[in-house]
Amino acid sequence: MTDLMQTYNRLLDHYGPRVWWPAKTPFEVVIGAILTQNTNWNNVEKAITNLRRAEALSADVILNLSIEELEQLIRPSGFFRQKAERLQLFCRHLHQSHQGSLGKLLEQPLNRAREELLQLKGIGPETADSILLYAGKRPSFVVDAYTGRLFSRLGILTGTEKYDQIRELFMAHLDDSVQLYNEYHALIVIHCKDVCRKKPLCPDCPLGDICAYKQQNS
DNA sequence: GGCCAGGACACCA
DNA sequence: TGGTGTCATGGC
Repeated sequence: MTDLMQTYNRLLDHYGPRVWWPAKTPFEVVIGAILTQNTNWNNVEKAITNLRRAEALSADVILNLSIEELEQLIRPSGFFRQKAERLQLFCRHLHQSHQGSLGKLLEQPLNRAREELLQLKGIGPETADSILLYAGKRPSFVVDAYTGRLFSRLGILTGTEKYDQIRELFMAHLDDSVQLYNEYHALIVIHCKDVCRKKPLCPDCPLGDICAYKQQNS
């Protein structure tokens, strides 16, 4: 499966290294990972700005807010009622099981930390892997809608694979490297978000010659 | 005014 | 196990 590294190298050459995740602290990564579920990042930024102004970017403060106060702060990110509940559930778990320490949760053996995250309501596989990789600097590859879309176009996926199948494919064929996983996911997002949907298609698309979408539409 | 965005979950057959 | 409805805001 050298195709995966070939694709990575092309994206890296074209876009250059990205600095990810767009957050100032590991805890902010968690907040962003939950708020960005099926939501445009611009809306997430508005919500995080509100939390920052309210000095509510910590587990203790989020737990001490009323659910209504938290809902209003994160309202721009959409789905604000369920996301407010999810944020408080995560913070409560952190408090009860790890003395409020995100580091203690994330420094456990990878599979154990991942399973613990997945047991929390509102933390699915993509959110868990984003937290592990970008907040915990643990080698857990993040799969998202862009990953499935892009690699289906490249013929590497069929489009019917489940989340864990895709994650395991990448992890089986790539070096076990936090830096590589970090960069690869970031490059997939920047490629799909800013370039791959442009019409007319970007003439210097780094994957142009191997992308089925480009070939069908050119 | 419709479509979409860096998902997850409940419910049903 | 797979398909479908729900959750909600803001930019284009």
